[in-house]
Parts: sequence; structure tokens; C-alpha cells
Amino acid sequence: MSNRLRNDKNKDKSKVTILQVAQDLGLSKTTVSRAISGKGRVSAATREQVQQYIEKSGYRPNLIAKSLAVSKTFNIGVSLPSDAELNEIPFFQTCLYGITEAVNLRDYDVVVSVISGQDVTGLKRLVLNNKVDGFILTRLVENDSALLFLREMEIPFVLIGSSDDTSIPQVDSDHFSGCREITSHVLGLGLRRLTLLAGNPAHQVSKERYAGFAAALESAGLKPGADGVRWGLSDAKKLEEALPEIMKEKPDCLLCMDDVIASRALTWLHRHGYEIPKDVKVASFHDSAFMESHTPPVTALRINVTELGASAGNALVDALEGKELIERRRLGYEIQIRESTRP
Amino acid sequence: MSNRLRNDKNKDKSKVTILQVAQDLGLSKTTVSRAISGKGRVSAATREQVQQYIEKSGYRPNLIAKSLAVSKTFNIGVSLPSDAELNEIPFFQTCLYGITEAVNLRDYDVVVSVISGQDVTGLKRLVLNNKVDGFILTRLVENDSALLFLREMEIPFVLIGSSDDTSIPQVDSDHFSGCREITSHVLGLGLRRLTLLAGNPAHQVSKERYAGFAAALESAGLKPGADGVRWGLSDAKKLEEALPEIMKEKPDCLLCMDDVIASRALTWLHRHGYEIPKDVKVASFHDSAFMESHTPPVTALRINVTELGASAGNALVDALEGKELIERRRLGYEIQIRESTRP
DNA sequence: GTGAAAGCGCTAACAC
DNA sequence: GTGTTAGCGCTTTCAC
Repeated sequence: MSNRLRNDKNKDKSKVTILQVAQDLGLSKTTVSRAISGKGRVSAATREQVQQYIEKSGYRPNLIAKSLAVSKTFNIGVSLPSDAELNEIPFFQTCLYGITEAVNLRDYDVVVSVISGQDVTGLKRLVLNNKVDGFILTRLVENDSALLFLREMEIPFVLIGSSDDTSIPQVDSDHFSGCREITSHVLGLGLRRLTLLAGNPAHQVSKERYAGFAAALESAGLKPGADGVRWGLSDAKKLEEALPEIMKEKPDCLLCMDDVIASRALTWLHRHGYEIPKDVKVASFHDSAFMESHTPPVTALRINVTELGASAGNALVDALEGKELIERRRLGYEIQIRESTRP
Repeated sequence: MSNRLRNDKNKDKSKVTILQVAQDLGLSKTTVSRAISGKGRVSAATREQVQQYIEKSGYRPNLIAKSLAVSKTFNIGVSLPSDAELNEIPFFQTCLYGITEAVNLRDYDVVVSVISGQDVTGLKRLVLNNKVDGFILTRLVENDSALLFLREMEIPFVLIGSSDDTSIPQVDSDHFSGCREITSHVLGLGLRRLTLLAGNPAHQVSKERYAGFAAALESAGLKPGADGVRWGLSDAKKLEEALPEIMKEKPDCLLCMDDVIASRALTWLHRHGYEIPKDVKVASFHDSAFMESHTPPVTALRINVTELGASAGNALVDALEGKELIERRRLGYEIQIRESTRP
């Protein structure tokens, strides 16, 4: 019971422990613990008594001690890509915000881990040091080392984004439906000669977006002509080269697979004297602040990234609390119709 | 020594503890602990022996146990503003990245805390639950609750950004010098009729930027005329209203206090038929991807935000390791001269 | 319904 | 230079 040389500088904020509470109340640590956690049988009176004491003493259980006792940290890890380009888009930041808000509500905290390319040492340190109970991956690359490692260590995780591998718990927005709908919208405007400026066909999200685009054409009785889709245009140079040929064909509408492609295409069109929407309509499969503030504002698909993060966070915490891990969850979207597709 | 019902599902990954190591080596926990931490006297031979064992056994000390024993978490908290507008700028994300990279190198991890306005319950939970050893604030508001709380709890922290209160440990880029230099640059181009589109005069950063602007004018023998500076233009409407009057005066160059103002001003100018840099030059006191990708690209002040974060992270860890807390640190910048100020 | 006591895995004061 | 031992503050088994 003697405590060493700890009490020599007991401030007002002197550590009050569960033992302290127990003694003051004439109870045992066990009972107090049960009264707090709600596990085990405690008489209503006792429980009430403990609650009261806690209220006014401002006692807070030491989470580290609890962690040690139950082997849980109440922290979840979130990966953050370090790529320069991704650094500039607010997607991850917004995600992080959504995740944090959601898990905080359930008494978990978020610790971040930067992943540079396939270098996942940060993530490994986090799990090897027992700093987190689970993980949220914010994107997946081919043969993802982070994924492999988490699986091997049997750490629960969920992916924000899509994967063909449905054994990966994932949450993403419904790209397929969204892109189908926005494509249908421009078709509904009477536009027929559509060109899709597409990105990397290897990306899962590209596949889904393309599928939505194709589905819309099909249900309108059209087919994406061989030249209706131009892949590999995430590269600025490729885009620059492709645009002259594309415009030579006099398309009615340019559909851009993401906002980066859209923003570059718009710059090019502007420089080359094309007026939007007069000369050509433009729409993007991914909205961002840039799409809205552009002149003219661009029709685009808006997804609620905060919600995406929150959903992933809740799914993970569910899993950590013993519920079955989700398999796949698709979130909604909204079409922002703006001036760039005005008839 | 008997362990309860833990070993019943001992996988290959069975928990190896320091006791395990000690026994296997015929040493005591203490000695092993010392050999690992390097504290206290251990013979070179013993140290070597322990190192070897650790290498091949893959033993990793349990950080939670250490945390409990030494009352340190090896985590630092980072605040993240939740404002929608700030959500769209990559500043915080890049900061976070810089902080994380830096502190990871020193075996600390980063826990994020969302701050909505003056609601700092997230931050409070973090420190009350002993989840972090220190904090990094990524901005300061008037009478900042987070700051007040951290001070009261005597939690070490550092601010990314500036404050007049030099008792606040802070790291920021040198706005004064940067703005003075970029202003001098445009003056050197022979431009004389400058107008500064300024933001909120209450913000510390605005004051510093203005001071740099004014200093440049002064050393060129000029004075910012009463109408040379227009405050309060962070508000989109205010800007919209002010611009016509401003342009009536036929300024040579518009200096924008940040990239949001710059981007809005550019949109307006474009809409109203002004050509840049022919009709008017434009420069921004804050660079961003938008400034570079704009047509034409905009001259701006570039600061290394990653470095800002890293510097703050290191300063905080220094403090946590017992070094004196820094007082104030100013980082460099770079002027990006682009087409918008081409003579 | 309540309590005693044994952990969780590590550090550090103290003795040898 | 090394070992003994008593914590760190909580949970949980087992007995009453």
C-alpha cells in the first residue's frame, strides 16, 4: 500500500485511481469496476452510489491500465497515402474526418499511418507495437502489402474503396449507378456523340465507372463506339495528345472519369478557344471544389466522403465489438447539374 | 507463474514476453530490460546475447505495458479543423503527413482529433484518457479553448501557425519576409499601382502578410494608399462587390492574400473579360495546386508545409524527451514566378 | 451481490 | 553487472 516517491508532488490533480474510489466508498475495486462497466451483477444502489461519486470527483479510469488488462487499445489505424498528387486532393482528409467523428462517438481514437508506395513499415510498427485494434485502408494497390500484412496478422480491417475480391470488407460509393445515371442524364439532353476521357483501366474504380457509362448507353440503345472511350488519360501528356483528335470528331459531350482529368481537359479546351457549353458539353464522374468554382461550373457526381469514412469507421468498430464484419457496402451519390451541360 | 486459460489457443504467434526472453537466456527481466533500453549497466556480452535472441525470436516489447509502467503513451495528438472550407484545402493533410513522418522516426505515433469550432471535447477525451503525451495545434482562434485546456492540464504542445503571444511555442513560415519579397518583386517589374485583396484583419497571419506588403512599399519609397488595401475580402460576396470599384481604378497588379481570394478574383476577372497578365497582373501570397494549374499560372509564395509539420513534430518530441520547448521558429519559403506577372 | 487475489508485461528502486 | 521485488491501474476468476 505504500507508494514510493509519488506523492511528494501531489497537485490538486492527484491521480485518483479505482482503488481510491473503492476505499472512499467502502467497496472493493471489483465492485467499482463492475459498477462502471455494467458487467456482472451490482445492486442498483451500489451502482448509483458509484456513479455519483464519479460525477463529482471527476474520476476517469486509466485507459492504459485497461488496455493492458484486456489487451485492447481502443485505437484504430488509418492509412494515409503520401503521394504528392493525392496529397493535393481533399479526399483523404475528408475521409479521415468522417472516420474520426464516427469512431470517437464509440470511444475509439484514430492513429494515422503514412504509406509511401508499397512501404508499409509505418503500418507494421503500429500493429506490432500494439497501438491499434484494427485498420482502415484508404486505397488498395495491386498486391497490396498492407492488406497482406493485416491478413497475416489477423487484424480486422476495412477498405474504403472497391475491390473485386469480395472477401475484403469494403465500403465505397456506388460508382456504377452514379455513372450510369449521369450518363443517362446527358443522353436525356439529346446528346448522342459522347466521349469518355478515361483513366487507368487497371483501377477497380475505373472499371466500375466504365460499366456504368456503358450500361447507360446500352439502355439508350447505343454502343460505345471503339473511339467513344479513350483510356489512359490520367497522364497529362497523353491527354494533351489525345484531345486534338478527340475534338476533331466534334463530340457533343465530354465525360471525364475524374476531376483531375476534367480540370486538365477544361484548361485545354479553354486555351484552344472552345466555349462551354456552347461548343461542347462537359461532365465529370467525380465532383470537387474545382468543378463547382470553374467557369462555367461543371456537372458532376458528388459523393459524401465524410459519410464514406463514417461508414467504414462504424463497420470496423462493429467488427471489433464482436459483430460480424461487413462484406461490402455501397453508399449513395448525388448528381450536381451545372452550367457545363446546359442545353 | 501459472497462466490461466490463455495458452489454450496458442498459435505460432504465441505472446513472447520479456519474462520469456529472460528465462530462455537464464537472465532476469531487469537485465533484459536494461539490455534493450540501454539504460543502466549491462555487460557488452549480455547485451549482445539479448540482441541476438531478439533478432531471431522477433520479440517485441509490449508498448502498452511500458506505457503503464512509465506513464507515457508515445503518442501525440494533432488537431484537425472540421470546417467545410478548410476541409477542401490540403494544408492540414500535408501538415499531418509531415508531422507523422517526423515523429514516427522517433518512435511516436499520431492520434488525430477533430475540432469543430470551439468544441474541443475530442481533444479533451484524448488527454483525459491518457491517450497522448503532447499536442500539436494546427491553428489558433481568438481565446482558443484547446490552448486554454492544454495549458491548464500542463500538457506540452506546439502551435503550427503564428501568435503574438510568444509564450506559445510556435512554428510557422516567415510570412512577413515572404510577402515583402514577392511585393518587392512586382515593384521591381515597374508596377506601381498595387492593390492588396486582403482577408480577415483579425487573423495573425493577415497581419504579418500585410506588414510584409507594407514594408516592401516603404522601402520602395511608396505608401499603401488608403485604397491600396481592401480588407475583409475572404467573403465571396464582399469580394464580388469590391472588385468592380477596384478595377475602375485600373491597378497594375492585384495581390491576393491567400489562394482562395486569388482563385475567386481570377474567376471574376475571367468572367468580366480581363486578360491576365495583359490587362492586369496577379499574384498570390499563398501557393496551391490551383495557382499552378490556372490559366495562366499564377505567381505565388510557396511554403513547404510538410517541413512545417515535421518541424513542429520534432519540436514537440524534443520537449517530451526533456529538452527545452522551443519558443518560436520561422521557416523559409520560395517565390514561384509564373505567367500572371509576366511583363 | 461482493470481495480477495492473481494476473496483464513492463520499469526502476534497492540490495548484493 | 545482475537479480529481487514492488509497483503502474485496471479486469476477471473464483469463492463466499
